[in-house]
Amino acid sequence: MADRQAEGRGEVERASARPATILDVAARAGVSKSVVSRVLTQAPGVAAATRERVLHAAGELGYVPNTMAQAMVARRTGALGAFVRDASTPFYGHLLTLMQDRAAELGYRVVTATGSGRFSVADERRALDVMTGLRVEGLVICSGLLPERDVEEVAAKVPTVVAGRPLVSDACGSVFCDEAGGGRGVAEHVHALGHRRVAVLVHSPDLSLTLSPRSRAAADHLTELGADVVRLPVHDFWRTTHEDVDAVVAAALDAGATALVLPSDRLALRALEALRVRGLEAPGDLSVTGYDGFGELASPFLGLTTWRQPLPTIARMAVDSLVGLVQGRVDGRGATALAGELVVGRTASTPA
Amino acid sequence: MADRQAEGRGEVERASARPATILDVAARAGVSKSVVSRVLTQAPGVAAATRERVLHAAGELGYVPNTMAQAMVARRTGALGAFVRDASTPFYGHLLTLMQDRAAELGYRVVTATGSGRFSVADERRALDVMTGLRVEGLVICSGLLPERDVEEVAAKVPTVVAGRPLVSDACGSVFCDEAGGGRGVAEHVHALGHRRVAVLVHSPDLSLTLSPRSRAAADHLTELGADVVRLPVHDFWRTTHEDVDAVVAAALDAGATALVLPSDRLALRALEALRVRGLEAPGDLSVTGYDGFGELASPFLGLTTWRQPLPTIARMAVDSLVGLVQGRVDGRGATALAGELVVGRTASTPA
DNA sequence: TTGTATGCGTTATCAC
DNA sequence: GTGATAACGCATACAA
Repeated sequence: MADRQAEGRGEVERASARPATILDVAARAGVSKSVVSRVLTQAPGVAAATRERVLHAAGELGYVPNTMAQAMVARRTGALGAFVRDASTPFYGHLLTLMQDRAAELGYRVVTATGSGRFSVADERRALDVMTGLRVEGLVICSGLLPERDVEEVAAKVPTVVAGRPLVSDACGSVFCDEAGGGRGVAEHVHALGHRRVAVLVHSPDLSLTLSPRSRAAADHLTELGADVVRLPVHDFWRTTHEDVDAVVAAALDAGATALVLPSDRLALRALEALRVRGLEAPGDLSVTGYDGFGELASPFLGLTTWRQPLPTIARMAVDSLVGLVQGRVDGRGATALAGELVVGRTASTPA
Repeated sequence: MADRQAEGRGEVERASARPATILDVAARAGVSKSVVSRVLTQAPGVAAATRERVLHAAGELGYVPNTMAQAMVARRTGALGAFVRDASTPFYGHLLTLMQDRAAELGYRVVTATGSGRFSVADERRALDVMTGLRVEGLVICSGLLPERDVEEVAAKVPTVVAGRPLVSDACGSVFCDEAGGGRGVAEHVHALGHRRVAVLVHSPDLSLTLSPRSRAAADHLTELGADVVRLPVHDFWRTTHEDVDAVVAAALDAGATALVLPSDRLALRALEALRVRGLEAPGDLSVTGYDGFGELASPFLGLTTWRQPLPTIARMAVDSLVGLVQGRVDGRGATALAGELVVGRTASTPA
């Protein structure tokens, strides 16, 4: 039904009709394409009457310039690339939105790519090729998985800033949180509350470049402060299940810990759930701390004691320093470590 | 510092160096650009030895084809556009990721645009122009704000599917949840629990095309079932603050309601918080229900009684029917209403 | 098997 | 003021 018979002017045309080009507009306005181009680029030297005709014709045709053709001749795309590991992860989702806003303020579009949610490094490399194929002028990489070697390789091709992951390299800039500082901050708070036997969920470095240092720092600092530390390892970061967390909680309780330190709010929420299922609660039976401090889990209803990462600042600094790099105004390839802040909630208190 | 003096082969070259073109590869391999093109497009008719040389040269130069140039000659971009109102909203964030995955499976890239987080319809129109300028082959619109007129206008230019918002038009396809059905489902559950005096937060239609019908349906159906319904209006959807929700909770309690029905999990969480601040709790003092049922707020720890939207199905169907439209295989312009399901949690129970 | 020529839609540099 | 014309980087029909 609805065959291609709509050629009338006023009707709704088929979406399949090829988009109007500058030539169509020119023909309709009875001028050459040069004039159309001048009108649309606000260039001077066009008679007012002609301009009106061109504008009118463009409007009627619903003409929108082909961005790619523009980019080809302009030799610039006005686009920044954002490569995020998984946009559905709240951390990356928020980061993405914030970066997009800032980039728009600076006159850049943002095109994003993801490793398609899978775990393969090869996938991530291909995603990077997509970005360079699009000729983005700069690239923000938000992935804790991609090997440093690959980052430097792509950084050789296009100005690159790594966000949310500790990386010190003179090939690119980086903006990230002081993970060790955050871990110590949490440790200090827990110790100050009076806990002397503390369980800490510790990630191994090969699982996560962020969770690992923060959890290690927390454990180390608690030890320095003189507390007994029970280090609970985790096997697979991306698939840490409720059962895994449940086992961690059980281990913490078995070990007689009065507090459990977790490297993310998401894990903390699961720990709270595990406690609840056991008929226990935080902080009465076990003090619980998280890490992140943004989004839904930062709700005062949950009252999670956590460490807040300065997400807006990360996003802004990443984009700003990338744009600086792109425009060659600044060297912008240093590493910037940002401090977070303690959020005192109700899930951690003095030990019973 | 670090002036442009790095011309050495093995060194890390300046990122500012212009990306290699097919001509560079051709020159380095000692062939014409046609041969390079054939090798890279897997076209037959190239001597094995030549192919090797070309591949080697391309590898050395780190050559990545310019996607835009390819698109220009191919007259297709292989890209779908996703226009989302606010990617930091969990609903849209999840939707985006799911759509991206499905599109990748079907061989399409997804380029996203947002209304820059602001409220202006003009901004949204400009964002749509960005998409059409990029010559996306199809467009998924996820915005409850954009007027139907604008949707149909863009749908005349490019195949369009509206996702997550009720819209019946023969200009485009649409996939959305049966909002009224969901509202009735919640109402039925609350009534079945025994509540006979229920407060319902009701949005006016001009604030949200989704929250409004679901909240109205809930209120209407409760009335039909014979319950006393206290309709609490809300003034500004996007800025509904904790204070607003607090006032709603207060009003519900004042009116002697035993249950409070809210049109989103986010609002429900705020209601729970408002209760907690008052030293009250759900469901003891007031039963509370939400709506959405995905992401962090679906955690069993919160135990929210809610209505789950089939987000993955929405995403999949939206992309599938859009691709069908793009490829002209199906008409794909019908409206598809998806059913959700009740999630029985612990925040709603029989009245005290 | 390989090289040459043309065109995709646009901007910019020329002449007129 | 306006109109040809040359790029931009690539794929492809066609000639060698």
